[in-house]
Amino acid sequence: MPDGLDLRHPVAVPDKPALEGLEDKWTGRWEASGLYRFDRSRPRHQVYAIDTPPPTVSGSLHVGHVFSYTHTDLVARFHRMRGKAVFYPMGWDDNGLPTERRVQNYFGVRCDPSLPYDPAFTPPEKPGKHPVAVSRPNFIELCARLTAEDEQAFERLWRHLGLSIDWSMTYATIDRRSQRASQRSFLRLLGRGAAYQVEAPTLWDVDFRTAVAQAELEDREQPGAYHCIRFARPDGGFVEIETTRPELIPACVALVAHPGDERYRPLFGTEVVTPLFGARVPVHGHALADPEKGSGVAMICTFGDLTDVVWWRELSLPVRAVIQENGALRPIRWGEAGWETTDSEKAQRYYDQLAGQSAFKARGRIVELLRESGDLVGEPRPITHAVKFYEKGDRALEIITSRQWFIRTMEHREALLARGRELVWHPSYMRVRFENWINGLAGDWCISRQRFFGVPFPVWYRVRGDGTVDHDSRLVPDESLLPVDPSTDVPEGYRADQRDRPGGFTGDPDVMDTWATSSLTPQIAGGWEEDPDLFARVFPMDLRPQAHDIIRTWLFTSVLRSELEHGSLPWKNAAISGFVLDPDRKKMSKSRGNVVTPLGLLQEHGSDGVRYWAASGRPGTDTAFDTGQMRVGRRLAIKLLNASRFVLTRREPRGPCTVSVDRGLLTTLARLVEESTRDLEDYNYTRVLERTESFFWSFCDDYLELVKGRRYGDQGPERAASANAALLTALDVQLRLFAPFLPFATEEVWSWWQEGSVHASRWPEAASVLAACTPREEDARGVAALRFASLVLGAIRKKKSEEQRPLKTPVTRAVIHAPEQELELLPEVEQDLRAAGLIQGVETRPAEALRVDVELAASPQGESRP
RNA sequence: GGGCGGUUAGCUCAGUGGUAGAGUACCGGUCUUACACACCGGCUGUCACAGGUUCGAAUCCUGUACCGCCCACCA
Repeated sequence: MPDGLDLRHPVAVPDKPALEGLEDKWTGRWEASGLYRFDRSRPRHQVYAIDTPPPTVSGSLHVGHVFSYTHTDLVARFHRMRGKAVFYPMGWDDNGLPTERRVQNYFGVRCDPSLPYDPAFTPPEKPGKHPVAVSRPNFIELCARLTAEDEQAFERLWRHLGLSIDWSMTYATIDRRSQRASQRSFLRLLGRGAAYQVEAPTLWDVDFRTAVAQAELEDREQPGAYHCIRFARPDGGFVEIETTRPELIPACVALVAHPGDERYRPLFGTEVVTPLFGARVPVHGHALADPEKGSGVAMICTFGDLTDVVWWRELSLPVRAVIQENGALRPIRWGEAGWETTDSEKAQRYYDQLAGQSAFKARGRIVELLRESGDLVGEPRPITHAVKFYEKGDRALEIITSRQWFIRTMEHREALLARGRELVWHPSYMRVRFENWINGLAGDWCISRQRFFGVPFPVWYRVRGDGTVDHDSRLVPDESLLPVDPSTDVPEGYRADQRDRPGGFTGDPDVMDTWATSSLTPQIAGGWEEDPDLFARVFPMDLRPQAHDIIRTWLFTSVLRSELEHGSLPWKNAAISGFVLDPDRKKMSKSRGNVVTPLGLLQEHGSDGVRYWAASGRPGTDTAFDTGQMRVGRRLAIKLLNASRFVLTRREPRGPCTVSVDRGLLTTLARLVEESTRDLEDYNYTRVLERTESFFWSFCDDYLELVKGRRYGDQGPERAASANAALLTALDVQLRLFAPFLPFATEEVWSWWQEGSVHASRWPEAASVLAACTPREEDARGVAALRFASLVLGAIRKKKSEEQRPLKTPVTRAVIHAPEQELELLPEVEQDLRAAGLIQGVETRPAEALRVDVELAASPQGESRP
């Protein structure tokens, strides 16, 4: 406390303090003063670095964002007050499919990577009927233009919410810095053989026409049907299989049953013939076949599901692919190599009725054909079953053989599990999800996407003399040239006119999965390889905050990339936030149409009020959307303004805390400070707010009432000085404890009184709280005295309330029944009690438990109550 | 099918072996010189269910039900 300052500079405490306008007032001043700027002169051990989740820009922020980003800010503010230089950047995730879709619709364009860049291009005023084809660089420009507007709106919201972000360090996942990091990491993985390209069966979305990764799958319950189909055996008999995808019969390459299944064992090594198409396929045994499922024998197609891929690979089967990239059955010449049949004319006649149709339509048609030919046994039996979908897609995934880039993952599973144990999870049980995911991985991570708005692969291929692409003959740029776009940039040693020409080169047409870039956010934000000084000060970071739904994507891939690139974790802690649930206990999301506009909430309840609600959500716990809690938070903030006004309007005389209840108050507060520090170190911000709030209300309701008269001098200047010192110390400490939660109200109060910002002040310590006391130590007797006085005062209030009398009604006689050791405390508090309760006479009686008999003065004249 | 979390007052949630709590809602009262955007008081419970351990269980153990979520090779 700046002693003496107050007399020369009268306190600027407003008569009617209010929350309105505090957000605008303080966000502006904070920005102007550079309060939240990262101090990059500080060594690593004095830095607290946060790997902020970059929100997807091509949408709008919702209350779930406000919720979880507040949690991170609480932690950031705490560590800043603990003296750390907090590295707290913001990123924008503008890379990827959501942005692409939005730009296509907004401008009426479509990306054609084969077109050259047109510097003069301007999009149509309004999207036309037919999309305009633009080059990839032009398309990316449009993406950047649209996302820039959104990013400004997001930034305004985050500032209004009071996030203590250093806005000078903002990045976007499509900006040049991110592209460089992403391409550099890719080239290094490629150089070490940790990234590879292969033509293989891949999960494929037929609408987006791109490969997708395992992490982007979700199961959806879909109606389907079991079809019992017979395959002809060489001995004239039949084998019956059950399938939900009869349209894949032309893609059938084998049947499979469990090796121990006596029913089918005689068939192993023999061939059967597919219905309609007459293809000879072998019957194999494989442990994955489940005798309990269907008829116990399954049809292996290339490819119906992931199990087919396993069987196909392990049994070394050929490929008969029928599904095309767009999901339709492709044309096939039966009888040609790979499509051998016992009757090519018949096979062709049947197949021609399916070719070109979607899988769904072909299924309907082939059922008719099978029924006619007598190969359908019985009728299809409708079922509901889980089918794999791309999480952003509308049609079931197919598995299509295509050339894709992968990052080796499977061989690192044990190392990643070990990293997961090294990471400190908040809450700890979230680690199980990480382990579940790793244990369930089916293959390496496919990172290439057949899309446009993303980071391109920095790779070209030589084109052979015959015009075919030699994918094994790769050309890669020097790292110093990154980022490159192989669709417009030319590899070293070639001219632009050799593009796509025999003897020339061609660019890799794909872009990286958005997670292939997002998984590098610690490296991007930390200036990996571009600002080694900064990187050394912030990496590995301290905290990754994120939601639990993206443990398998963002968290997992980040750990993987850091393991591959640095051989370390990217951060020490992972704080996993829950979801916001609507009153029906469902996750709040845009698609459910129940999302509330965040800015409206902030304006109605105040940012401090909304933050109060958010802080009630513990790490990992889903939290109900509750405007009632926001109102409570708003009320707390207002109360803080008013109580502070009361404390600050009378600050002299001031001296050491010698009075018992004053020392008791500060002792309790010192204990609260210790607990709060421990809890916040452990990311348990919710408990800190609860306890601080609880302390604050009893400070207002009991302590302030008790000492009101004394601090005005009723008991002489020395006892007033003790009260004032306790009040000012308690206010000072409570403001600091509340500062992370209620940054606006606490800063406002601080400005009435102190120099600088409360957010730049030091987090309190127990010793400094007790420093106002004489002697400077805990006072257990004072704690008991304060508690005793509060209980007596409460009993008197209760009597007045029960009698429906004004609180200013005098108490003619109060008889306090209590155990001896409590009655001994009375002299310490009697004068305060008499003043606060308007008590005229006090008597004591020994008793087992505390009870107060209260006699009230007769009603004043003129007052009459029913 | 495997796993994780949850089930406490009408609602939102604290409470990890010792007399069931807070806020909110509801009811009633009070203009009390910081605050009526306030204050004071009151009411509210088979701690999901069933067993077990213990002097004692909301709390520990076993099982069950329901809710939410994660994962899975779902023919």
